[in-house]
Amino acid sequence: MTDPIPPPRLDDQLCFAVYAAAHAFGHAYRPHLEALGLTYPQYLVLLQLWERDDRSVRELGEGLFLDSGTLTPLLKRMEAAGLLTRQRDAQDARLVRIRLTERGLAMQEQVRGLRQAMACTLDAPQPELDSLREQLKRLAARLRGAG
Amino acid sequence: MTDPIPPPRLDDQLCFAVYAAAHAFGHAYRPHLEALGLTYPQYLVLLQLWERDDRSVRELGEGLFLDSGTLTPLLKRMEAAGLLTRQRDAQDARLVRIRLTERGLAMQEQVRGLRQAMACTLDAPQPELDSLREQLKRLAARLRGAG
DNA sequence: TGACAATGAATCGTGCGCAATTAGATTGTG
DNA sequence: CACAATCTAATTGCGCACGATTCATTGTCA
Repeated sequence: MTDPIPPPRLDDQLCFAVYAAAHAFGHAYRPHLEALGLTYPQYLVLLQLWERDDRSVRELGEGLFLDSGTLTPLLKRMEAAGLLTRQRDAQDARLVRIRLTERGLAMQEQVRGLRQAMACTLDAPQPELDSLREQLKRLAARLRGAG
Repeated sequence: MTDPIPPPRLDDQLCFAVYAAAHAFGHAYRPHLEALGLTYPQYLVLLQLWERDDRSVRELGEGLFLDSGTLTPLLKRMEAAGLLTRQRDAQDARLVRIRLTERGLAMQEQVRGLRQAMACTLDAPQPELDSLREQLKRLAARLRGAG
């Protein structure tokens, strides 16, 4: 009767382009992070803590869109690696406060090479990268808003 | 001596914007896919097979950037769900050919609601979405090229 | 033809991601 | 003060990801 309904093409899907780009980033970061003994989500945790230290598990999770089911074991591994400490809050014993150690702070210097390598790999004018980042933020906000 | 080196801000990182957008997509897709008994990577496998059926595990993996370590158990679950068949190639017994079942083909109709819901959620002019998709493709290509 | 390299899938171990549940602490209310 | 509602982490179970290894099969070349 009506149209034969062409199959949705994988390469036409915006969601797949985002998926593939995330994958490509992970692949590009991996060797650098591996040399530092970090995984990508662990790197994101450090980025947050460098910006503001001494956060609860929940605060960290809000920024990264992760819950305690993911963060608790991840943070325990980072604690075992000597990057941070996990300590119950004295005032409110429901909270576990995450704080950087010296080693965790020092890691900020270690990732400068990584950041430089990525900037080199991207090799695009900054305004272009800024524009793309803002487009992605708006896209994510729209997706979340309707969720 | 020199500059105090401001900490890299999470929100300024393009990689995090991509990560967050991928997360937002997954979150938006989840309820629709769950109603169909699918996960997101399983949906990607279907998208590939609808476009061209009868592929080897390796061919599928090339399109989705996944290896047999990920695909083998995933495809076994999809086989158990009656969506596809896994069969050794008669000519070359190293290959396992993946073929859609009737149910797997029919699923193409089932996801029309999902696709419509997403188009509605995105709620942006098509040229804008096309542009963003092409930018992401170029970004991913650049990241892969230097890997 | 008989080594031997190359290929493709499966397997294993580790680390996310997430929903659902549990346990414990805190807060609000009568 | 009692007690229910709320809040926070931790735990559990399942499904990806991915590197590394193993195994069977195929291709190649002396």
